[in-house]
Parts: sequence; structure tokens; C-alpha cells
Amino acid sequence: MDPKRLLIFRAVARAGSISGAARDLGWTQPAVSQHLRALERSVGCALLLRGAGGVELTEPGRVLLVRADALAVQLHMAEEELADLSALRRGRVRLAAYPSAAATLVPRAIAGLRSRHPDIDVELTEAEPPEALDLLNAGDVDLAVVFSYGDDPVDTPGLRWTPLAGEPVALVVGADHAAGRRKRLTLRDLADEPWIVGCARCRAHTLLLCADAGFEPRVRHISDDYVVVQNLVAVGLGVTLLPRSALEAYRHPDVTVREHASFGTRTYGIVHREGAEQVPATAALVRELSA
Amino acid sequence: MDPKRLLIFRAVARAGSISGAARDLGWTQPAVSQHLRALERSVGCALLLRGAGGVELTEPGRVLLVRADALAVQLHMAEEELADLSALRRGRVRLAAYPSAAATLVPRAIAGLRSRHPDIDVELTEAEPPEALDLLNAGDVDLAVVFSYGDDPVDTPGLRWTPLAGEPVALVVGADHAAGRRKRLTLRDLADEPWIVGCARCRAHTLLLCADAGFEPRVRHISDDYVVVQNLVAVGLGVTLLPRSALEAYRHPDVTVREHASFGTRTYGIVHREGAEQVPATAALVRELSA
DNA sequence: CAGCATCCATAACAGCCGCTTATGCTCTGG
DNA sequence: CCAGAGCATAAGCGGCTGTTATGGATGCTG
Repeated sequence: MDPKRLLIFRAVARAGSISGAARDLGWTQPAVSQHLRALERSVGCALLLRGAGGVELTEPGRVLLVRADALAVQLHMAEEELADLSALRRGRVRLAAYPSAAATLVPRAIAGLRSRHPDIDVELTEAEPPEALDLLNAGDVDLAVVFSYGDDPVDTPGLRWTPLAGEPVALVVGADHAAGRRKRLTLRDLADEPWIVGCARCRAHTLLLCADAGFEPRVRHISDDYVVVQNLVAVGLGVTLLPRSALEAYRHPDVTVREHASFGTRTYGIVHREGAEQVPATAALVRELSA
Repeated sequence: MDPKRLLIFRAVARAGSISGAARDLGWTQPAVSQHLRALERSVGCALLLRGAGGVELTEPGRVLLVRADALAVQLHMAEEELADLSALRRGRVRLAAYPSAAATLVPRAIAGLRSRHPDIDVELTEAEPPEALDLLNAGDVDLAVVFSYGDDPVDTPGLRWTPLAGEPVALVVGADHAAGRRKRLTLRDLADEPWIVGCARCRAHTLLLCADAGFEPRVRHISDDYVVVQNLVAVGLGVTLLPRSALEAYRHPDVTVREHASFGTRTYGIVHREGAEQVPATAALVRELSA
């Protein structure tokens, strides 16, 4: 049974005549008449009695009308819901972000989105870039904020990487460390210090920079957590490199921070599945994050 | 939004891939692919993310799927219900019948219908022919059992009259009436008796027959009710003409009944709106009544 | 009571939707 | 690295789905 014909039948029942339904539908009368004939043939019994002055439903017709109404309701609700989603009157985005972004960039973006579109829900999951990409691939999130040190962080096909901005990486030493008082501080100056590194990517970046500077750092502590790392530095247990956003999110009073081009930059950006940018709520959050 | 495309979308979501849905639908993959594109264009956002190995729903897609499922349910229920109606597994017929038919022919037909199709409901309204035709025209009943004295009882266009059978009309006199003992009894013999007549049609028939017999009857009592009429006759308050079915429905012990060709015949039959014979339950009852 | 308006059905026709075939691309897995 | 599976696109064609044209039946109305 063709649902389109069911809706035409409904229009006829509603209008009380075939001609009336045709006017309502913006069609000609024979078009409606033919559809009705086809519908009656497909269901095998008369749905309406033709008489002068209009039509009247038979018992099967009345039964069918109930279903046709329900069908129209579902269709209408579907249109309404999608219109809401498209107009950002409601929606949901599942976002993954690494900790320091989750503490700085992301809250600002969510607040901006909420002010413009109060009924868009954002579900945030904190995850380091590799894990965030896994979540994306598994379909557990729609969007991920990740960082990279220059290279393309995405290796899986089907994912799209959009870099947003670079942030300088800073050298962090204890506040009472002698190096902190130097006018020009280079990595080389800290070749003999114990080093603290973070996740695999950050660790690789540190090792690379140090190698360029001509030494191999002694890695004493490992932690992803920029609060932990700064506390270690603050009490003199080592030195480290941290991107600006981590220091923006949390700044221990007893550390000294030095930015310099030689410490490199970290790029952060957005990753989403191909096509996800077509989803209104996701696109809206992307705009907020890009702003 | 085209409901057909909604169902195609549902098939894709269900199959997990466009190719799979195409196989389920017995179509080729591009056909489904094109419908999806059209659907996504019409709703204005991506409904599914294409990836190697299949597709995955977006948030709008998941929302839409709920509606598509509901739509499919309604469509399926509509098909089921109409199939039931067509197969006479359920249904309803509203029937009007004049009293003596309602007491004889109709109960037999309803019983026959019930034995064959237990879930067809028959709603009986007792009504004399003119009123029955009004009920038909007003759409309050689907079928009417009416009688006539030879002429076509239907004057309204859009109604179809199907005579079923004729039944002899009998002369009814009191059991102790002298006329009852005559070998050959004619109307002429009762020219001086008080007469009892029924409804307008029956009355006209009686007057016509008497006029043919050469006299004008003195109409003393008027009643549609064949029990009332026979009781009047039984106590000697008059004579009357009654069709055989009225005497089959009720036969007072103290009346004498004489059938003769000269008393005429009454034809009973069925009237329904044009097209109503296409309604399964109505057609089934018509068959029972005609049997 | 004729005449007109309304309603429905049918026939014939035309355009476009909708499905097919054909082809190319990407990604996966052995 | 080469099938195998999945999806997109282009092009073509058949048939569905509209249209116009016409006729019959009913009912209102002057």
C-alpha cells in the first residue's frame, strides 16, 4: 500500500469530495480520482461511496482513515523535529577534548553555543587525542578537539582534520631555579636537568627538540596532568615543556614560564567524521570552536 | 517529505548499508542512494555518514528513524486491518429491516453469517421501508431489507434495489367468522366487513385490491404491527390482508388464513447505496440474505 | 422544466520521476 | 597487493503520474 495514496485518501475524506481534495492538493480532479482507484484496487474493497455532491466513507474507509491520520501525524512530527534540529532549536553534540582544551577553549565555545542556541546539548568527554580519535571512529562522539605537533594527527580514513590555531610551547622551571633568572634561556641550558614529560606525543616532541639542541634529556617523571607536572616543577623535581593553554588553564605560583620560538608550537584543531559537518548541531559547535 | 523515502531510509538504517537495503528492497544500489540523497536534500542535513563497510546514523538520522518506524507500524496495521476486513475476519454491517423480515429472514441470515464469519458484527435497526431508505440515504445504515407491491420502491438516485423474492399475501379473518368456512373466499365477500390496514404502502395495496373487487373498504383500524392486527382480527374487530412472512413470524391461534392469487403478492428485497456491494462485510450479508 | 453548476469517471497524452546499467573511487582484509 | 564490498555519479529509458478533454449523472434555480 502506497503511503502517498493513503495521504491522498485522507485528503479526500477530509474534504468530503474528490474535487475538493484536488483543490486542496493543488491538483486536478482526475489525478486524485485515479489515485483513489489504484488504492481501492490495491486494498481490494471500496473505501468510499461516490455520490452526487461528494463521497462518503465505507466501513473499511473509516478504518483506514484512522491509520491515515496516524500516518500523517508521524510525518508531521518528523518534519517538525527535523526542522527543529536544522534550526538549532534543539540538538545534541558529543564532544571529546584533551584536558587543557576542555579547561579553556571548550567551555568558552559551549557557553557561546548555549547563549545562541539554549537547547543544543553538548556532551563533553575528556580524552587525549589518540583516545579521542578512537571514540570518533567508534561513533561514540561526533567531534574531537585534538592537538598535534605539526604532523597530521589523523591516520584513519573517513576522518577530517581541521587545524584551528597554533599555540607556543613554553619552558617551565621552578621559580627558584637559577635558570629562571637567565636573560636568554635555551634548552641546551637544561641538558643536565631531570625532565618531566606528558603523553606520548608531547614526549616525542620534547625528545625531538632536545635532540635538535644536542642532548638527550633524562626523563624522570611522566604525567599527562598539567597540574601534577607544574607541582613537580614547583618543588624542583624537574623541568618541562608545556603548551600555553595548559598554563592558561592552571598556573602554579612557584614556576617560571618562558616562551620562545625554539620551543616549538603545538597546533590544536578539530576532527570529525566525514559528513558530520552537515549535521546542524555539530556544525554550530564547530563554528563556536573556530571563533 | 516523501513518506516513501522515509521507508527507504528506514530500510537503510535497518540494513546498516545502502547496498544491503537495496538487496532487501529488490532494487539496485544507486536507486537507494539517489533516494537518500533526495531525502537529505529535502530535510537539509545529513542523515547518515557514509563509510567503508556501511553507513552510520547521525543524530538527525536517529531522530528520524523513530518516526520512520512509527510510520511503518501504522502502514502495517492499516494493511492488516484491511486484510481482515477483506477476508471477513472482522467487520460491521448496519442493517435496516421491516418488522416481519426482522423476525424471520434477517435472524436466519445473521445466524448464517455468524457461523461462517464469527467476527462480523451486524447492527439491526427495525424500520418500515420509507424510513429504511431515509436511513440509507443519511448513511446511518449500509443495507436495508424492504418490500414493495410490484413497483420499484427506490426513488432516490444512488440507491440500488435488488428484489429477492415474492411472497403471497393472505386474507386473515377471525377463526369463528362465517367467511372462514367458505370454500372459495374472495375479497368481494368481505366488502361489508370492517377492515384493518397497516402502513401506507400496505394500505394502498389493500385499497387497490378492493377497488378492483368493486368496493371501497371501511377502514376501521390502522396498525403496522402484525401481532396487534391479528389480535384485532381474532376478536372479530375486522379483517385484513397480511403477507406470508408476517404470519410466519406470528400466528394468532384464533385467526383463519387464506392465500389466493387474487390477494396479490408482496416483493421483498435489498437496497443499498451504489458501491456498497464492494464492501466485503456488506456483500457477505447480502449473500446470506439472498440464499 | 430547462439550464447551469457540481461532481465523478474515463480516455489519451506528455513530462518527469525513478530505476537501471555502467563506471570510478575508497577502504578493507587476506 | 589484489580481490571484494561499499558508495557516488552519469546517462538512458520506461512507466508512473500528472495533465487536458470529454461525457454522464445529480441537484439547484430562475
